[in-house]
Amino acid sequence: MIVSSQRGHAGVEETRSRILTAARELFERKGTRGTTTREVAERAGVNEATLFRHFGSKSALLNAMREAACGFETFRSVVASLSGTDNAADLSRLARYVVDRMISKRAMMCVSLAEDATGTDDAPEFRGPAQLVSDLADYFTTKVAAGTMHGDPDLMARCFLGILFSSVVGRKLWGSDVPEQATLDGVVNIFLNGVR
Amino acid sequence: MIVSSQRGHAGVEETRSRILTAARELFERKGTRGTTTREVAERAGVNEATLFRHFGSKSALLNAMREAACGFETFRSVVASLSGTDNAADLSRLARYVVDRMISKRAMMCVSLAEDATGTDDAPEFRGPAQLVSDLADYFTTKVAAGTMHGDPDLMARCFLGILFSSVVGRKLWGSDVPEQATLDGVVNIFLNGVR
DNA sequence: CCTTTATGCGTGTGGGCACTTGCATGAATC
DNA sequence: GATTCATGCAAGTGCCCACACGCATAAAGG
Repeated sequence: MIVSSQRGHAGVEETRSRILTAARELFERKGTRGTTTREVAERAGVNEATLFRHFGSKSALLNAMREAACGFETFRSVVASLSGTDNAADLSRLARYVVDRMISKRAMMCVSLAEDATGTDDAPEFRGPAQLVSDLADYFTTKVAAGTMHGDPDLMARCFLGILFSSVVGRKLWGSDVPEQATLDGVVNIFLNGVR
Repeated sequence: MIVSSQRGHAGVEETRSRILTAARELFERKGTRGTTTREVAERAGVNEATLFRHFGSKSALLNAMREAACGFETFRSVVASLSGTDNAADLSRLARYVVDRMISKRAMMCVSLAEDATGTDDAPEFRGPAQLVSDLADYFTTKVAAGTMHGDPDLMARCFLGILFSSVVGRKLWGSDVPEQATLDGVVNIFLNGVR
């Protein structure tokens, strides 16, 4: 039974993940500096000492959490699954996917943004979005090559994602809600006309 | 001499504004929770006690600072100064104006975003951007009525600003630089085709 | 049964930070 | 010259927080 190689209590890994989840939920709501290790432990249903036994320090916990909660890994597979013939439908699907993923990472992105601006100690880069841009630009490149779209793929990718990004991240700022499919389709429509 | 009604030292108002400036610079870089009143006072070249005598509390200082540093008030006048005949040139000017203003408020917007996400105590709304959307939507409404553009003005405004917003705010996130005029013109081009 | 291991629990501790207080000073006003 | 007022300065208070330590406990394996 090398399987988990754990002795003592059953869920070592589960405890760890409960802490990570609690940390994410709290950091999202209150920011990194606004969240105490005590709170995280309490929310995870775990003793504060256990938290430190697992992660050593608050900032190590932060890094572990970010690592566990980031990434748009499946984006490429979504692109691969597109019809390729109906651009409007394809972009609509992409938009939906991106928006949904962004919503689930909204708070974390905001906090990341702010901490990027603050230039503080230990904020590792958050590569997800940049990867998104580059993958989407690749997609547009094929479309431009095929002649169904026109323009600079990179600029197109940034425009497309930018609209979605701002509609998700700037919710409170703009006073807009989480975008419904009809809104997304409107965006896709404007964008498609723009690059056709 | 009721003019300033101040006794004692000369620059009461100047001290106040020095504190506000220092506060803004530091809060932008390190966030509200990451900045200490001691630092603010030091940077302002003022004793910490003086800071509290002026503002009473850190959060009151925060509010005063936000009040002093926000607003896109002149946007309407920029809109009013447009030619009205050359949509591309007009949108290009608007884009430049908005981007420049956003860059100068970038850090504060990021911090605001994060603290909005955090749902903390005393973050008063940051009305600037919402006002922008509504003003721009008004502009588009006239264009739609004139028949030179088509679509939902509100959605159009959000798309247009969203692209600019994300290109400014998501600089590090997307890996893009501050947009040059050529880039802005590319955006305007896509957008204009999209709504024409 | 004995050891190992993960956890709970309580009790610090050292440091930082918001905020206070009392006093001295020096400029402007009268 | 006396008063007023904004500020400097120094010391302090109370709180909170990251993090440590020691001990009890209970589950799992040999």
